[in-house]
Amino acid sequence: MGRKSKADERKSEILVHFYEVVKEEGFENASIAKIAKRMDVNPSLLIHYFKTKEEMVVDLVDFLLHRYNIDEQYAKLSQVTDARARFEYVIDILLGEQWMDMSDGHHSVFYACYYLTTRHERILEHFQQMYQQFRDIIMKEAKGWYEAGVIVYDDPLQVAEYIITLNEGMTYYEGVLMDRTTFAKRSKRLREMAIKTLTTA
Amino acid sequence: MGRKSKADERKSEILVHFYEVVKEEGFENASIAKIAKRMDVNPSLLIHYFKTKEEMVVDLVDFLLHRYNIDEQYAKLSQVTDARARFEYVIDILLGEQWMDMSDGHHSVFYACYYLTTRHERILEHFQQMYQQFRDIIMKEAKGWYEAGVIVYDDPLQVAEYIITLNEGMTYYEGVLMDRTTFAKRSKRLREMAIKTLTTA
Amino acid sequence: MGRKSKADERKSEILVHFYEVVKEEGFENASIAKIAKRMDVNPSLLIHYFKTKEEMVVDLVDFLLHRYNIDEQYAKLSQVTDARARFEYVIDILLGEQWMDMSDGHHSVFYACYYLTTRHERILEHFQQMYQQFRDIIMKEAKGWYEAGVIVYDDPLQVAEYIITLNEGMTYYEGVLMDRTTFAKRSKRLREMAIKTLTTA
Amino acid sequence: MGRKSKADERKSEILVHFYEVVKEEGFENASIAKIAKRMDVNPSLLIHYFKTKEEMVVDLVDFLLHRYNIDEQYAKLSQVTDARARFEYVIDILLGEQWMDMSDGHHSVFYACYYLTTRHERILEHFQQMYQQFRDIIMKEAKGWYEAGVIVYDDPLQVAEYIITLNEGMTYYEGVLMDRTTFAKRSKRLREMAIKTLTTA
DNA sequence: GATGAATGAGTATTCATTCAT
DNA sequence: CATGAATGAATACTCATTCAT
Repeated sequence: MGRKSKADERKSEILVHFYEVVKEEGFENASIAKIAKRMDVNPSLLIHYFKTKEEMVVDLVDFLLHRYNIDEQYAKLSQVTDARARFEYVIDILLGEQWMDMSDGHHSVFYACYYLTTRHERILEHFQQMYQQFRDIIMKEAKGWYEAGVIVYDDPLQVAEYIITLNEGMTYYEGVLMDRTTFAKRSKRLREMAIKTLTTA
Repeated sequence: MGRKSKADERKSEILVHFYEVVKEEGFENASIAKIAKRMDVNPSLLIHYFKTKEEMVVDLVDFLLHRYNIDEQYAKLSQVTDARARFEYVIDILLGEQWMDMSDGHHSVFYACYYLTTRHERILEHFQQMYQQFRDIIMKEAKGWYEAGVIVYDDPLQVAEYIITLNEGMTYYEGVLMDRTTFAKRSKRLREMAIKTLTTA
Repeated sequence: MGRKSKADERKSEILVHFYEVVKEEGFENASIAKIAKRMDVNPSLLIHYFKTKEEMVVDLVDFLLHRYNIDEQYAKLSQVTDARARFEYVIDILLGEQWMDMSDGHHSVFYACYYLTTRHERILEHFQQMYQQFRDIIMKEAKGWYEAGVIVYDDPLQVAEYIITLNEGMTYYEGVLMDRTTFAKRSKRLREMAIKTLTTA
Repeated sequence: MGRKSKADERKSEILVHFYEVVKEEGFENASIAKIAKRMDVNPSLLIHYFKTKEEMVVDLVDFLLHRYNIDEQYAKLSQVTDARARFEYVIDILLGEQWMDMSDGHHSVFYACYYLTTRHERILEHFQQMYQQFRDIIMKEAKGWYEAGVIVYDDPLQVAEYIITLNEGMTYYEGVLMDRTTFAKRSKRLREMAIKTLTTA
């Protein structure tokens, strides 16, 4: 009775290619035809799975935000028991050099999607949910740090938002500077300032 | 300086309308035809002034970045003589509530252009120049603040980059949160933390 | 006559939905996909029963023409014995107010199919057969009317064609006029003129 | 200051080709691409003149209805002074053999447009206006015929509608019959019956 | 009998751009 | 300076249809 559904697989495959086209040619140049060509399938097949391009875009955002694999990083974190060590680990991840590596190619696609939030309610909501998760994780940590006497702020939200702000500001700023030679230095200074701010009264 | 030619006036006029279309319909939907329609002129006229759309886009970025009228704010700053007051004034401008008001509509157009930097060398350079100016102004200030004993960092670059990072991080983060009711509180906390960071040893 | 096979039932079901889509969206907008969607089945299923759309269209015409249930009206007629009464009954049916009610929704679908005859031989033949039946019935009547001295024309064909012409002309003309408020009057006048023409020497 | 506008010429030219494509391939198969190909121009040129296909269709109907050059026939009529002769002339035109010649190719295109009235308000109105003109002309005549004692009906509207009904019924019926060999006979009988109806008490 | 995958041609329309006037 | 004619490539999407399951 009907064919075996390979819809989910195909959809993922399409999104991966969509993602790549956006990365290489920019969001405004990513057309259904181009994605299909890259996949070597007929354009109408993409419409077969996502009825409209709009739906494809929404799913791309979803796909993209889930790629920020916080869970994976979080798994490593759970092996660290000392509060101070956890604190430094989180700062290292979010304000360290490897952050830009991780988000490297991502960067441009991410901003393309971020830009969509200004006109697209559903996409904005996806972003908001993602940041809420992000914030919740840091808040949980911040509570532990405070209780262990590592940081001086008793409001986890304040701490989380400060860290997120620094993280986003850094990501954005490095995006325009594009100077990898001096990035290490800037990154280090930023971490030192963040640690000082959070740990001294 | 000389007089603005008729052509330059027309060009400005076109860019203003381009800007508005981008604001309302998004960068990827801003076509020459739509801009022309809004101006109630023939599309060919836009091509007459900017030979290609690409050139129009580059000029839009220029136009946009100059709109961040730092000079104007800077004029007010020059009337403040006390170093501490100047310090707080700068923090207020860049991390205060009115920043989001000022960049309100701008926000989306700005990110649209920011996104272009990832694939467009000339536009990237424009952004870099603009940030360099921005940085230079703050650095000049930071030098004064340090010499007056207001802040503890002797490296003006470090101070400037910290402030810019916070400013960008805040702008970006508020862009997704979209919660004007609690923004005042967040903004205040951020300024307090910034001041603490820069002024305590 | 035997039993309708399962396939025939399905086919009828499809044609009913086809008919409805044509009625609501017009012939040129009635696609297999839309019909399938309305039936909540897969488009391929329709192709499974009618190998091509062309065949579906031909069968739709068939289906449509059989819906003009002359037989039903004819059954009632057979209960009337008086020639003059039969004559008036036929005139009432074909030139009366209830004709437009009967063909109400039908009207548009009917003309859609009529239009097909200009390019489609098989469909033209279907129409011709249908009119032949129509004509034959009226001719048989006309013979009776003449023999009973009700009408003055001895050529049944002439009478049948006159009545059919009036019927079609009325249907068409009312289709553009679309004025139901004055239709009763027009309809009555037309019947009076028809009766006068056929009965007076 | 700009190019000489040849919009009207071009529009007419496009409509002529549209008309031809509809005639040859049917309304539902008449696409912008096909019309453009036949004209040997780029499809987007048609959009340049008619912003949408819908507008093209509306204008086609206009174009079509104006082609029923009643005025031309009316000019000839004005040279006839005798009321009885005028009466017979009108009957000959509207119910005579040459009517089908005149409307020959037209026939299919006309029904295509007629069918559009069922879903398209503006097109329906065009048809209604056209029939109103048609009716008005016949009514004016009918008044003269009655005053000259040629016909027995004193209501010009009744006369006009009777004639139009016969004319439409004939056109339609001949469209399905498609038998030119016997048409002359049918046509003659119809005219005789019409004359009898209108002239005898 | 029925589904869903896949295709390829076709749809109207928009795009940036060129050129003649 | 400004318009409108004209192009050709591109857009998202719909179409009927085939085929494997």
